[in-house]
Amino acid sequence: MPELPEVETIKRGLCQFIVKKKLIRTTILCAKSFIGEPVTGAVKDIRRFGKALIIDLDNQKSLMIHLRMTGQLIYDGEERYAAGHPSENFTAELPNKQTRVILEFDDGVLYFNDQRKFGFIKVLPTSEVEKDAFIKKLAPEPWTISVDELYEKLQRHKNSAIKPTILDQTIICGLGNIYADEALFASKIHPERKCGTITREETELLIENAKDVMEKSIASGGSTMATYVKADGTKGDYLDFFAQVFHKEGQPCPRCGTKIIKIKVAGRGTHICPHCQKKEGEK
DNA sequence: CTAGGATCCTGTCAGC
DNA sequence: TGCTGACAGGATCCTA
Repeated sequence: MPELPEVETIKRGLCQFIVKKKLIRTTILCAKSFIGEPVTGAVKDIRRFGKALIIDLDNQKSLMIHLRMTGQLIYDGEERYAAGHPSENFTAELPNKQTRVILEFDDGVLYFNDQRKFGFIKVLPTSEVEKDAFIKKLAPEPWTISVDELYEKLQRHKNSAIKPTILDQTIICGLGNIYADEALFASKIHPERKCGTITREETELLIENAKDVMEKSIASGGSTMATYVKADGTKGDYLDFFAQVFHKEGQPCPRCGTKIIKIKVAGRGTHICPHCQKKEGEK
């Protein structure tokens, strides 16, 4: 369930394979997954806005791709390049039951797989990309947001818990469930803390740690998710390479040794060290 | 305006 | 074995 680092990884990979290649045919296996009329044309550029990927063609049209929870892009050319929601589809025969859209290039095939059908590919004029409702309201990413901007937004949402607030892409862009947990752990902030109690210093720390965890993931993704998947398909949890708390419940906190626990915050599974991350009122 | 919950959809897993 | 409910790396829509 791709967050910013996964989409960045996909972008970097696809840049190597499909830039300058011509999209010649689109096959839609699930109507819900493709919005607009199929187009053809050579790939001019690939861009990323938060978790959205944009493929610009040379004819003023663009494909906007959002993987949401379970989307994957798998390029099958001379070799296979896969990224997105990790699953056996990376090595499976394609197309398969979860394949929603097939984009054929003159040099290979790009499969859009999506178990839950939340993701989509949308055709729009290149000039309209930045006017798209979703793109337009995205907040700056951790690398560009100012402490002032985030701090003010947190104060505006002073009665909301911090975790769901930083998952809101209009507050700060790029974090998803994994990196929210990781950034909060690194910052020693309990996910249920009210935004109004977050200090300016903590806001700054949170931004720094958000950058840090995502940079580490991009580096790790580059060597795991982004690798060419071989026919024999080795499987592994790439979170092991960088995650401190996510999916680590029951394991010792790397900082203090207390067991990591899993709780639910605003409906999402949330992983914390109960010793390092205290709520207001706790010692 | 904010805050919280339901919802889209398919698949898997734990517990009876 | 078969059923049932909970849950899932996202975002939107609806209600109060």
